[in-house]
Amino acid sequence: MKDNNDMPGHLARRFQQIAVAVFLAEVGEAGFDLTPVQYAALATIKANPGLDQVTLAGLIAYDRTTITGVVDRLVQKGLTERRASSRDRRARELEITDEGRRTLRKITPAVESAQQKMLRGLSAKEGGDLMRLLRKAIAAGNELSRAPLREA
Amino acid sequence: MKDNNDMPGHLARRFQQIAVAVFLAEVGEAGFDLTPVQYAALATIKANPGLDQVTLAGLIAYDRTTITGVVDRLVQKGLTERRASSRDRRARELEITDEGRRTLRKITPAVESAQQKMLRGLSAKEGGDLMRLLRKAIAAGNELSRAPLREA
DNA sequence: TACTGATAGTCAGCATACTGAGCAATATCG
DNA sequence: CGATATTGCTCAGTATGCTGACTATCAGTA
Repeated sequence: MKDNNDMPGHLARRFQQIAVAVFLAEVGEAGFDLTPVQYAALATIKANPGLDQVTLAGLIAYDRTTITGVVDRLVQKGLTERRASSRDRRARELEITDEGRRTLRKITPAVESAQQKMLRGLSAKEGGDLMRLLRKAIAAGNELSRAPLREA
Repeated sequence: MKDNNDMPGHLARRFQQIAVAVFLAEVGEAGFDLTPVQYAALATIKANPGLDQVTLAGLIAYDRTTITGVVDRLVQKGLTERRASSRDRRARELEITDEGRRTLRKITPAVESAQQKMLRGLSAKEGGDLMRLLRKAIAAGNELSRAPLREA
């Protein structure tokens, strides 16, 4: 009988669970109310001004149906603007607002501290190894999920 | 500017996303409709007959509020029985049904094949290293989430 | 025994994630 | 040009997961 601890899928869920909890705790203590998904989306919008939702989804490997709600909430919080594209009337162009920029800047230390905390218990070398192995497994499995990573 | 690929939290989400997709695909091809969470719960109920929901939650590190719905669905599918405990009238004792046992037995090859597939792209040694590092990080962060692992 | 605290379970509400369907607009090709 | 396919987005439905609150019950103690 295989133990749960021998199942990469189970370990993946546990690690993700802890990662999200750490992120929310650090960011919450810093006085912000932003989820990991919202943070990644906001940072990507800032780095790629005017991008459309499908491109955003591809850059961070979200499902396109998930993006709708995430962007809804970023707009609701005043961190992002969503407007119709002039080139393609199906598409929505996304821009970060000044408020969004301010939030990103102030939240960054908490985010980085969270990334550290997730790896506590591992040496620097082990942390690097873990990330390298995850990247490799993810690259090999990229096309297996409905929301693969897509380059710009 | 830190890239997403340098964030363990982001890598955790991506790996988990792929792991779930692979699981559902393999299990679906085998003709079953069972999620990773439902599978883990069912296997744990089988291994610990008569356990209550809080114990089940602890053994697989779920939140107790999530367990309610998961067990609901296992009962709905006829794979599990939930009955009031005689010792403690607050608690529910969980038992696997014959149908549940049959399902577990028939689904096992698909589950194991899924675990393999998640690690494709990694050598056997790398896969072992990844699992070891994940276990270590998880052990160190166990108490950081609302649903830590609890021994029986 | 009565009070106090802890525990088992559920529920409402919110935020990911996915499937599948559908609409509107654009691209492509005969 | 017109039929067809594709693309961007949204929506309905379902399943995790979480927070916080609530009920019922149990356990320990004054």
